[in-house]
Amino acid sequence: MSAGDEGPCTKERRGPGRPRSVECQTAVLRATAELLDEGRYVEVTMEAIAKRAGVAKQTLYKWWPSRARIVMEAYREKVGGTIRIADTGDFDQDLERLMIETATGLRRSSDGLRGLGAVLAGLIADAQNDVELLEEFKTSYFEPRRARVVALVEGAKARGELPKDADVELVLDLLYGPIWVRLLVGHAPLDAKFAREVVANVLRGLRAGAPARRSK
Amino acid sequence: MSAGDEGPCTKERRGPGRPRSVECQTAVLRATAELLDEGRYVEVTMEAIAKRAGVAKQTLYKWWPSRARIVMEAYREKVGGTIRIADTGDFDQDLERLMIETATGLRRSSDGLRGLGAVLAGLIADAQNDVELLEEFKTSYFEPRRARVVALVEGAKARGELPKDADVELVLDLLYGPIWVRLLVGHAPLDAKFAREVVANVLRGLRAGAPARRSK
Amino acid sequence: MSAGDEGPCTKERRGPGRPRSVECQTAVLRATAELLDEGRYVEVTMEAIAKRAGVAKQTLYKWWPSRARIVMEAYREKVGGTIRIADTGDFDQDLERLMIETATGLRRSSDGLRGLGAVLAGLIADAQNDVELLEEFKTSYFEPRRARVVALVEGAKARGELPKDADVELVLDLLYGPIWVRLLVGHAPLDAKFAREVVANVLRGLRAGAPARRSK
Amino acid sequence: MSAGDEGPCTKERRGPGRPRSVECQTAVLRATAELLDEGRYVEVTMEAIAKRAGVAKQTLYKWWPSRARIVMEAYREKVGGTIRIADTGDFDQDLERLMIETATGLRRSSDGLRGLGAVLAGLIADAQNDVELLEEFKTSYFEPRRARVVALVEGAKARGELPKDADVELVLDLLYGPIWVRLLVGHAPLDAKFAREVVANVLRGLRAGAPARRSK
DNA sequence: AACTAATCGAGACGGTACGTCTCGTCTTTTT
DNA sequence: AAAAAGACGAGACGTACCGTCTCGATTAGTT
Repeated sequence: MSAGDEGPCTKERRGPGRPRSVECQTAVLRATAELLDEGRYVEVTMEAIAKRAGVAKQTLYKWWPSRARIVMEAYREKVGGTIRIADTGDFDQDLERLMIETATGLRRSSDGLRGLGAVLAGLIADAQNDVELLEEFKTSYFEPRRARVVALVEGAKARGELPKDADVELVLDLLYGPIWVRLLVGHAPLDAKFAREVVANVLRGLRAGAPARRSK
Repeated sequence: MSAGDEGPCTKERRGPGRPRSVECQTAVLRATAELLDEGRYVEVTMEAIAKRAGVAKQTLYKWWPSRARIVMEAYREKVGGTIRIADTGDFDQDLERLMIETATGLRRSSDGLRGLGAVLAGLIADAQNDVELLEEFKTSYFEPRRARVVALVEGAKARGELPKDADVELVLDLLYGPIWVRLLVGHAPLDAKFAREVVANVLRGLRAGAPARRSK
Repeated sequence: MSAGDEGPCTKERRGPGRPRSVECQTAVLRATAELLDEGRYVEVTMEAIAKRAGVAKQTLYKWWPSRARIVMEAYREKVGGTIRIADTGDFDQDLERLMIETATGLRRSSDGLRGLGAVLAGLIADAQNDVELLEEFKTSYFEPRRARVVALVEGAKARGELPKDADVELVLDLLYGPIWVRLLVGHAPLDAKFAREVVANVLRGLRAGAPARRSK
Repeated sequence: MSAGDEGPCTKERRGPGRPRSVECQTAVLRATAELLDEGRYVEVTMEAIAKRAGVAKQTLYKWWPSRARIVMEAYREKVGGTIRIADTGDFDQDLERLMIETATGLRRSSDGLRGLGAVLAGLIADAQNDVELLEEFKTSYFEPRRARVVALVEGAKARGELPKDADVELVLDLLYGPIWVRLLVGHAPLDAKFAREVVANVLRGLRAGAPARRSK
């Protein structure tokens, strides 16, 4: 992780120059989080973060490559451990719980602007116009989240709860895709019922025999 | 329209004043389309469109509320009829074909920047920071596309190819969601195979009996 | 006066076509006068005049070459006869009265924005960036006003109240110059006392013997 | 200030942050001067200055409140020391020389567009539509110039070359007014002869006894 | 009466400058 | 060396008027 100098004896015979301030980093992340809470994602500019954190813009650019990267870090700090994943052995239940928490956690507020959902939507939006950011997003947010589900799925496969040949990548997209669409468009509620139905449908689809074609 | 034919009335009773120039409109849309082809979505600025089209910026703002709105219109012109929907009576085949065309049509190019997919991604991105635009997007792009699938689904229901109680809204999200995720993140190919698998899984899920829970 | 056809017999052989509307003209001038009264000179735009008068911009450009020309005409209508010039035979008194009326008539209001003075200042300002307008200004406003003083001066010369060899052009500048400076800069009051002192000084200067040089 | 000398203090204690770039400032002023030389005052836009100087528009607005303010500064740099004022003890001669230089220095070129006169005229014009600018004009240009004449006049008073009770403000307007009128209207030449006559007339007026009234 | 020709309201249009915004970089002083 | 401070070039934003240009609807004269 970027800032944390662990130090040997904490003393560590430093060269000349002011050492990197940890307060600086936390101030930035706190300021970013505040701005995300208070206003819209688009208002969280580098300029605004710097001002709020009492930090020079240069310092931002020194430690973070982009606004979105700061947001991602601030976001992770805020919600990192929120969704506890439990592998109870009952895959269906575990998965359902996870997806319900994911969906409801991303639910947009009435004005469609605040909250984790808005932040994620903003990040996805930013990433569309910035290839490097998209990479960052994949690495830092997207894949870690999916990795947890992958573990669940592999466990389920091992226990025979899912067919051995299930394409995990496909499963993940089948599960997350519908949630993303509702997050990004907001045409229908992103609630527990929806999450349950998605999970149920996907699981039924995975378990139903290959001869899915009804007629003929 | 039959031969009503008294002339001015067929033109829907225009008020006084110079009428909107059609060349201007087409020039704008053509310029926008060109810019979208040549560069990245972010580079398609109002300024660039105006310059390319040989049009005053005011004219843009007069007829379109935002850059994204122009892009949407230019985009529609370009791909409006591309995906022909056929209701052959074989729902599975029709749906599969539609989703394959949708997916492959949105496929990102190697550099991840060009093409219809990039445009759609850019629009979705823009819409995240602009409530009105999101509304426009829903009305002008999102819902019309879905309406075609709704028709297919309702036909299938009528013919008994799908359960009568299937939630159409859910079905649509199950189908489009996975495609959107791959479009926006690009973590896995957006190809025909993927589309086929998504469709197959969703249909199996819809047709499998409610008692989907395998164990317990 | 421009439009007013007085004539049954003057007829003047007009061709076919709709004649120029008098209401239109008066509406424009009235609107302009209103705008001048209500706001600052700079706010009296072609657009604003057209809107207020309920007239098409084209019509403005058809009959007047520039905004300033309209203002001049509207201004003249408003104050044309305000300053009555009287040639009583007592040049000093006549001149003093004229200059007092001129000065006080141009006095700026407290906020320095309204009134005849502001209009004149605005016209002079406009004329600095428009050669043709400057010509118009000279012809339509500047010289007519001066012509009246010229008449007074010539009368005074004839009556021996002024030296025969006085340079009229110079006299006029000596008289009007100080007033213009105070009008345009507003560094000191443009009141009757000032006008009186200017007139007195100029007249003394004209009448004092050529050997003005006090010392060697 | 004596030799306090601890260094940074002599530089008037600047705070942190990048200091204002001197090259930037000089580039702006040089560019402005060039534009004034090459074209008409109206063509000297903020945009043009920025482009010519290779400077961002924002930088212009940061340091100068208006186009006219830049012009004034560029103008001062160009003509600051041009008119050397000499207090030789002979007031009449000093004044005459000063006013001749002033007048001829402002003389319009044949096309009525270039030169110091045009710049001054443009500034006066601008100031008519901008109260703050007028104030700036007074402070930065108008009053400093007049102050020099005030000094002359006061000297003359002390030496008995002018009546002790002469109203300096009035004298200044009597002297400068005629020049301004010719500058702004251009109805008659702004030459040495004119300046001489103005000075002669004003001085005669000031020295002639109060009973200027010839008749009665 | 039909045709012709001008006026006029309405408003679209290309153009240009405005003043503001945020970006990412650069240059100081301070710690 | 690392900060804070903030100047700077770049360039898009959305707005305001300009002066020109269609339109359709009058409103006369001329045929």
